[in-house]
Amino acid sequence: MYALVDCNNFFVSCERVFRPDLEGKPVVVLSNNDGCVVSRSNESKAMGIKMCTPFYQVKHFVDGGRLTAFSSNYALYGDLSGRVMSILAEAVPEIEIYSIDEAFLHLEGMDPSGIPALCRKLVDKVRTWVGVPVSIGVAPTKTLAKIASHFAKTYKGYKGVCIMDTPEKRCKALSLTPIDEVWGIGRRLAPKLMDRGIRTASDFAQRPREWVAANMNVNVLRTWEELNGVRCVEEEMLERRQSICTSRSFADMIEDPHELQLRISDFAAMCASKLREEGSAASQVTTFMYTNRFREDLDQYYPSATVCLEVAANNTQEIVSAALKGFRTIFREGYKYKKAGVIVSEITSADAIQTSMFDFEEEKRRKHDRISKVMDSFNSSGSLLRLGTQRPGHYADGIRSDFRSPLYTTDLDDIIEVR
DNA sequence: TCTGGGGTCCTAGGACCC
DNA sequence: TCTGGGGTCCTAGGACCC
Repeated sequence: MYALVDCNNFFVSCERVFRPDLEGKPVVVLSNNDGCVVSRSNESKAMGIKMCTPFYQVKHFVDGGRLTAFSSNYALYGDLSGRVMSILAEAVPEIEIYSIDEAFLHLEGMDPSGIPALCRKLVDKVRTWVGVPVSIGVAPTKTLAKIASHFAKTYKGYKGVCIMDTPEKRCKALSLTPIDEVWGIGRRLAPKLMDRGIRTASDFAQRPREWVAANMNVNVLRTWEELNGVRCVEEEMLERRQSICTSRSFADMIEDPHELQLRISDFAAMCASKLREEGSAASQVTTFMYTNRFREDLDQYYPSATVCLEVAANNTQEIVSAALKGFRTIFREGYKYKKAGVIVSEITSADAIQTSMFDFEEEKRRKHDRISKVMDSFNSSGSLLRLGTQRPGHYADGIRSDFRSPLYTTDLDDIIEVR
């Protein structure tokens, strides 16, 4: 059996840990740049606010005092997530952290009669120790555990824990689950299935396997297997991420190539620093830019360029220089850019870098590596060392975040201020 | 006026080869 | 008027997730 532990309305719940006065009130958390609603309390869901609603459409509620909005505060959410996960990890032999607010616990080998009590204990412990409410769904496959956790969250009677351990319980749950709520069935596939008369997870699970194999792709077939109790979604814990992306929308549109270069340098430097943090190096650097797709009155342009490095690298100079090289090949005058980003890929371990016979730059490369090491040591202790091509000022300048809460748990100044 | 960011995997189609 | 077959590799785009 698997247990899926899911934090309820996670970002909102994190904000409420330090703002208990907002318990029971409508709260939302916004995406970067205060763009969209990405987390909602039950009360704001009840007001009809949908996931990914552009903030300007609900801003009047905030202005009228009926809704509290927060800019996203990832330092806070990441820290609380770590605390939740460490409590879970202590309780079971194996845990698979699936996202910032979800984890699968592997329960094989445990006495089935002890599982309900264990889950209830975990719900209480996380709530008491961290302050975040969680729901737990237990089932034979991950897709079914997802459905069980949804029931645990939705129906008060479950008190946060739903165990789907018999075929009868499974059938009942599937017939109550709309097809578009199934894990793996998204907004494109759901209408396709509904056209074929499939309205619930149960309708889908009862179709013959041959029908699914002939009409759908392999991922949908896997979902079908999982709904029928056959484990297919295996552990996908990749040792190393295959790509790392840093991108942002801008508060205003940018036309000036020099200003864009500064942003792209920042994104590339951030990617390089993430690579070093996890001991990786990359040999491909992709730069991309977007114009504002919502402005139909403006010309649109979504270019990207990938630069391959002879030898995988993770120092700031080389990654930034490759990103800017890509930028120069795609930049065109006359467009207003709203977003840009850098992706590094073809990632390997930094201490197993494949060198090239034709690498005449080895000496320079070593020097750059040493410089990056020095930059890291400064930047971790608060100072900010950066390349001349990066922007002066704070990294988040030019990104809107009008409703940011303090860094309650990770920034000493904020902690002192709160106390 | 204002519309997120960071990932993974699959597939169709084009380029190229013999 | 007629214009092969089969294979691999790469890439862009589309689907999904949180």
